[in-house]
Amino acid sequence: MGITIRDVAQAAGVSTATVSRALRGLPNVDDQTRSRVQKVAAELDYVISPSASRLASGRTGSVAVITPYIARWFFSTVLSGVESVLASAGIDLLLMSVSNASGQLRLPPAPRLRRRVDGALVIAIPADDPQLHEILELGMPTSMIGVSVEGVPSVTIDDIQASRTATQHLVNLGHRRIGLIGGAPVSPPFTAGHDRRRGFTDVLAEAGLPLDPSLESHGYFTIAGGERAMTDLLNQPSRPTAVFAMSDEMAFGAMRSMRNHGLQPGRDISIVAIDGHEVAELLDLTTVAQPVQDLGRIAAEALLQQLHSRSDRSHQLVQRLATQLIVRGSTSALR
Amino acid sequence: MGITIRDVAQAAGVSTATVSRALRGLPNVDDQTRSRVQKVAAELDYVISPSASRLASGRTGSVAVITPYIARWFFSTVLSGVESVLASAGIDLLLMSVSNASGQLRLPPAPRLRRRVDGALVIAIPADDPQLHEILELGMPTSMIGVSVEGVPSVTIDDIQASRTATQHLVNLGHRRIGLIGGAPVSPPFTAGHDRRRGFTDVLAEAGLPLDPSLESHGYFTIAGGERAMTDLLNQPSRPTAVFAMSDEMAFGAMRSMRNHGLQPGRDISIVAIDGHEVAELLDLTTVAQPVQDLGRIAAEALLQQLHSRSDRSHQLVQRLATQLIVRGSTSALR
DNA sequence: TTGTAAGCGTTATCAA
DNA sequence: TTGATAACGCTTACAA
Repeated sequence: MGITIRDVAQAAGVSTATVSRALRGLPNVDDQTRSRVQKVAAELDYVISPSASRLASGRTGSVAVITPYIARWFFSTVLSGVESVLASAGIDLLLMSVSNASGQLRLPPAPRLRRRVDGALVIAIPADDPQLHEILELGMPTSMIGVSVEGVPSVTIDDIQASRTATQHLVNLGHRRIGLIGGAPVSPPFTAGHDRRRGFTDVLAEAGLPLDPSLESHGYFTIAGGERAMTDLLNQPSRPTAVFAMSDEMAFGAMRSMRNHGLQPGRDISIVAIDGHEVAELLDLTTVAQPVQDLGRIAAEALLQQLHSRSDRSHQLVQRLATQLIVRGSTSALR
Repeated sequence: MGITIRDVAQAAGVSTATVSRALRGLPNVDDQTRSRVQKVAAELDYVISPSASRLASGRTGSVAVITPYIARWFFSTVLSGVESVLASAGIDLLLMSVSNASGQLRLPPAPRLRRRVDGALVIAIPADDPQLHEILELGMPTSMIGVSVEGVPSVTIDDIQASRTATQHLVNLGHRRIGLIGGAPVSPPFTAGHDRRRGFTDVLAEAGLPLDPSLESHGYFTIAGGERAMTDLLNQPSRPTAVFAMSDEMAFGAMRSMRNHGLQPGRDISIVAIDGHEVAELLDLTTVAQPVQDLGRIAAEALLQQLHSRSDRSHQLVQRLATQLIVRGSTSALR
């Protein structure tokens, strides 16, 4: 039912080997021959069989993108960056999400990668997650986004620095009781949650401010979580005058909590976050913007390089992209 | 370097045919034999070669998801629903985005599907888009989300009804000058943009209200576009007292435009939209919520059925999912 | 520059 | 229930 390379070879009066070479643009093919083959292939509406090609060559021409979430802003934005690069390179993108808290149980990703893809692109899986290490142990070309692991190429922002910038902004405005809305109570090293807390505590220490445990709360990087976390902070005997939220989405929730308590963000309580979500502009939220699409694009390019250069991945670097503080109405000087 | 089915067969003392049958759970395999094969395969850490399997069987075990956007809320949310179903079924998900206005040129999706996937899942590509028809002409199992084409299974909401609900809500509140923020100036039939406009004009007609062209504006389903569209409406000599935006994101932009003009949504101008975006709750936006994840899930299930039943897709139906009006502070009775 | 032919690792048919 | 074996459609030495 399908046209095969043999049909093309026959119609063009050459061998299948020549068809293969001609169609793949390999050198050592006569120009005349090549164009004749191309013409015949087009006429017959020939499409190469990827399965056969993969089996024969050992390359799959596809990579897996492994992510904990698909629908969240950061992840879908990274994904769109990744996709644009892979599509231009003609590489198939296999999307796999790893089981998360709310998800049903699901096969771990590593076994699904073997023999199926040429490389993997991992988005923000915590550095101590066993699933991540199963993936890395496969030894295939890999590049990571939003986390770093020794010896594996990755693209991130400088989370400590971003968080320092955000926190310093509040300190500069005169705030001395500054709340923190983080992810989970304990974050593994080299994750955003860990580093952003580090930047926060460092700046506090440098400013001579105490670290008050009652001003630390956890929003699990969701809007609803951010709202609960802010409510916790507002229920403290002594409220903060400013809050640093580790993500815009948590800040959105926090701002709603403020309004529900009759407080106006930026006037009654200042709030700053990290992300640069489009909605942050709508809500007039001060934030440290990160180039999320670029994270995806650059990580994908790093992966393509590994794929082509067949080089050991340890040559590659950790790339850190710049962030930028965008001051809006949600932060103001302490009155 | 890789363990093959032959190694397993040898180690288990059976033929490759038996290994294949045993591992795939086919009937007519002795229980003892099957478990011995499974044990040996596990010990050898055997992983089947998908390429070989595909070549021999003719099935790829993967489907393509084709979408115009990845990072936008509706699309990423649909995608997450699709992914959850496909992953549970053990089907590989190939993500392809089609070139859009802003994107660079890119191969049309149809040629990339042939021989590569068993089916396609198309998200909200306009019914008159030639790329869509190239895909459909492939004749492979296909299911669509957010658009309908005669004879192709699809999952949508009733866009006319959703839009009627939204518009009627404004009419019921006493509004008589109602603005419309739509997508593009002209939308193909059977698309959300077309049907939502239809519901809007129908309700206006039923209410005996005139259709004022100066109250119709276009936001192209983006936040920024919605802002511009609202600004256009506000620059009209006679402003609307209420606005229906075809998507939450356009409404977000519209609300910002209102604020920039010193107007408060829900007090000075009412606004209602369609979607049920999480941020709509934050912004207190009245909206007709649609079950976006379910759209993806159900469409994926419909595709799986076609895949398994090898049935001609024309048996399948158009499935319409229910929507729900969620009244919030952005709409109020005309004073 | 081109052709020959041996794989690549499964599946599926047919016999046994 | 199991085994032999011929596909499946391409790639890639190796020869010519």
